[in-house]
Amino acid sequence: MNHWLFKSEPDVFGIDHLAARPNATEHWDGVRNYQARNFMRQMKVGDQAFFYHSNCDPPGIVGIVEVVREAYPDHTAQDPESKYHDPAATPDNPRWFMVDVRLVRKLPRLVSLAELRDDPALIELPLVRRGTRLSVMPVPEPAWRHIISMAGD
DNA sequence: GCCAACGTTGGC
DNA sequence: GCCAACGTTGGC
Repeated sequence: MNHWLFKSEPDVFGIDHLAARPNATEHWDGVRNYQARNFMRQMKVGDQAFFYHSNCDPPGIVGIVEVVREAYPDHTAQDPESKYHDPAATPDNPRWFMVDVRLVRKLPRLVSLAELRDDPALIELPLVRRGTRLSVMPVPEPAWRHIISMAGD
């Protein structure tokens, strides 16, 4: 089982929005980056991921979600009304994909980006590498366990 | 609000 | 296929 991290802006869709969804489940639409898309296509039901709040103060990891449906076409790409519309996406070639995630739990506390950056045990975490703007990324196994313990979970 | 870093687009 | 221009991300 692999571990991952999803970024989201709490003003747009934060962990409390997910918690409020039926069954605390929602599809992860709007990913429009090929590398991030490819990571989503590798996800399996049961994989767990961190929920990360970006573009806020302080940015950081706030919870754990679980993949409950594997990659399928992101319908918003084919919707001209959607802000995620991509004219190149068609039923035959959907181009963009999404997964469904369910909230497992919020962490006892936010683990801030600053803490993650300061921890030498996490140099392998893509999130803290210079210039990484991926909204979906893998989390190495040791980093996963380390961050959970940092959170006191 | 600034701006560094990065991805994408499109002319050639 | 190169690369300049542009748009976006997201920390600070």
